[in-house]
Amino acid sequence: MARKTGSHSEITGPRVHAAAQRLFARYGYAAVSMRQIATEVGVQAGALYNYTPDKQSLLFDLMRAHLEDLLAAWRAESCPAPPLAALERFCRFHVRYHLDRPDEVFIAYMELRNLVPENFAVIERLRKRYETELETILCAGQAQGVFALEDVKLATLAVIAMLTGVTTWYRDTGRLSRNRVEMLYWDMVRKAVGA
Amino acid sequence: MARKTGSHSEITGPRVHAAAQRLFARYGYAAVSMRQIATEVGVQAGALYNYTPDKQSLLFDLMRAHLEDLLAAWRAESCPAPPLAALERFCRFHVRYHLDRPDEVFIAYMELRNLVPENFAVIERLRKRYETELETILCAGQAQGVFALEDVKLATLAVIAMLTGVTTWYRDTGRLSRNRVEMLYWDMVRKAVGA
DNA sequence: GTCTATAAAACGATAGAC
DNA sequence: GTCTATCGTTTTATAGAC
Repeated sequence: MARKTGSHSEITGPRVHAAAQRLFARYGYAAVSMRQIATEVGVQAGALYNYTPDKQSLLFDLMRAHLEDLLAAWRAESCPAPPLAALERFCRFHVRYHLDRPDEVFIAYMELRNLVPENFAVIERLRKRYETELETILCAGQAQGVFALEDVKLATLAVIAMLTGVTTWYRDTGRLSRNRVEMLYWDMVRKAVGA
Repeated sequence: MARKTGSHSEITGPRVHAAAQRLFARYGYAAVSMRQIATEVGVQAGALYNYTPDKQSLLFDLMRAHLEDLLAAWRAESCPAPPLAALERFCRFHVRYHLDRPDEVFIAYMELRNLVPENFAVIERLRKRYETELETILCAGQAQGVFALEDVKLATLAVIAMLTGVTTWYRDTGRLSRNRVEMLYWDMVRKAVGA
């Protein structure tokens, strides 16, 4: 396992992505330079290209990893349940997951337009898959008469927008605990779907 | 009123702001160059500086104008009314106004982090003023027992997030008319606040 | 008021030494 | 794997002719 001095591929690679994530979330993809990322990692700009073919791939990898993790986490948490219980689980999961990963979420919602068309298509497909998870729950509840929705598709988008909005204001130092925020959002969603 | 050939201050000024608005909304502030804006207007880059001291002011002026117009439009439309009627008016106004001005709205929500701190403070104050308009309605309804809210502040943010989300998916060519979208959102908000 | 030209700096990305 | 150095381009903003 001997390695040359200055060789740190196993640790530098993740650090590059972590730095890009932090900076993209804070300043926006287009406003962040490769030199800034390199400085944050503690290497020179040229060294970044050992870990990414270009800046675009850095953004794409972050967004894809986030959405794949999100889907995997939901499918691990989800389980067969009546619509009302499934919806509660989804709401609380969504709020919790988004509060735990503010940078990933922020990038996924803000940087779509900075993806080249080919990458955009991949990300959009993943995002749609996640939306469909909620839509399926609402559909089932509607069919069973548990929910009272005029338009299931619009309700899906409205609920996700409402829940995701938590990331724009929640601060750990604020007056509400995460658990209380989860509960308050679930309470509003439950009423909004007519349950 | 004689004017020299090539002198178009009264029309070029607004055109510069209109071009910046369109391009910032589409590609993002940081990704748009002054040259792109100039090309869109049909002048050379240097000529832009007759209408704005710099790129930052272009963004700030757009955001401030949008928020001031939004507040003025709401105050013109708003009128003393019971909380339920006031809330319906607010919801329908918000959806309609946002659908009518997708570029302004998109910039106002996406480009906050590209404002220098001094400008950010001004914009945040305006945004807060608009939020307070809704919060006041919810507070009044809560006090009168018309609404059943666990947390008025969180409900305010949740409702605004839900309504604003319409801009991310609505297309004029879609299956729903604007009026129907207004109605569907109002229906969900009404239920969400427990009215 | 708009143009051409340019200053001064920053950008993404690459080459080659070590 | 990281460095230094740099290529070629683009950036914001300004100066001065017309």
